[in-house]
Amino acid sequence: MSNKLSKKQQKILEILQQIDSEISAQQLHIELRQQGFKIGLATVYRYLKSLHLEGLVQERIITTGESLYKLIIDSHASEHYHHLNCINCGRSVPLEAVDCPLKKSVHQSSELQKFQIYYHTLEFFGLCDICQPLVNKD
Amino acid sequence: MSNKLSKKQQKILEILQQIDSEISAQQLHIELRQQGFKIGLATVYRYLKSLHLEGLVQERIITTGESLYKLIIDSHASEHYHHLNCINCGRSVPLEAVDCPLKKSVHQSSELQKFQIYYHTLEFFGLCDICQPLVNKD
DNA sequence: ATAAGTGCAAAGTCTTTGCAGATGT
DNA sequence: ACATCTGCAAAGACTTTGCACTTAT
Repeated sequence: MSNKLSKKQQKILEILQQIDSEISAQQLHIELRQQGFKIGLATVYRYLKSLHLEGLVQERIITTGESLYKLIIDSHASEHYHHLNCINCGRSVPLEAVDCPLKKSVHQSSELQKFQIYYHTLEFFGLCDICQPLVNKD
Repeated sequence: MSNKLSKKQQKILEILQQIDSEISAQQLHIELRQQGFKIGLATVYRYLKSLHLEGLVQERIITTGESLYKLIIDSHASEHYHHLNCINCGRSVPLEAVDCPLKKSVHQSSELQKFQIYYHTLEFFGLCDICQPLVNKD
């Protein structure tokens, strides 16, 4: 990949910035099309993957098996969300009121492991209020 | 699902206990076969899914798109692992020396959201020491 | 010219599902 | 008998890849 971005790559980045939240590759593709941009799905996947490898985009795989992508603004200190995920219906609600509970010790430890950390995810799994009566009934 | 377990369900649980670590449905299926158990892959998937819905098994989807399942021994206090995941090669190493950094506030908040929490995952993504020179080279 | 980017369709993976047969109470 | 469980193969969903074509330097 070169330093200069192609027009399609620029447009992908642009939309990622615009929405500033998680989006699936397929949804991003639809978005691009709707804005009159002719682009192939494979291209979207390919560029998202390379952005991910560069540490510019984070990926979160949800219960359905879909990957959601999001621009990483500031790799360490910036605001980011964790989620409550319903394992029954897949509903995923961000934990807006909660500070990230990560301690410094964790990142220190990661350095020991010689990993170059781009981002992290913290996800909670269980049943949402709607699914609880449906699943717990027996 | 009834209260009584079928022999195949018992066997699946047995192996999950034996290994006491994450395993994919496919690997579990192989394991069952190797122990001379004739069982279909679909059955493995089906039972893992129902265990998951009951909150007895946790699921973690890894970079390859595969799901790993693990018996939940004690939903709140028990030891559990978080991981460093290489987004290039998929290598996933447990953070053994790190305490779970979750604060009480997180679980309190989750109650507000009326979620019934079964388990959580905390995952770090980046490049492992082997992949760093490969990816960062340009 | 040369290297990188792209589209399309085919292939690949993992997982789910329909349905008929087997199992168990 | 009746409800549940199971196997198999087909279907589904998302993602990746091969290859030829286009674009940009």
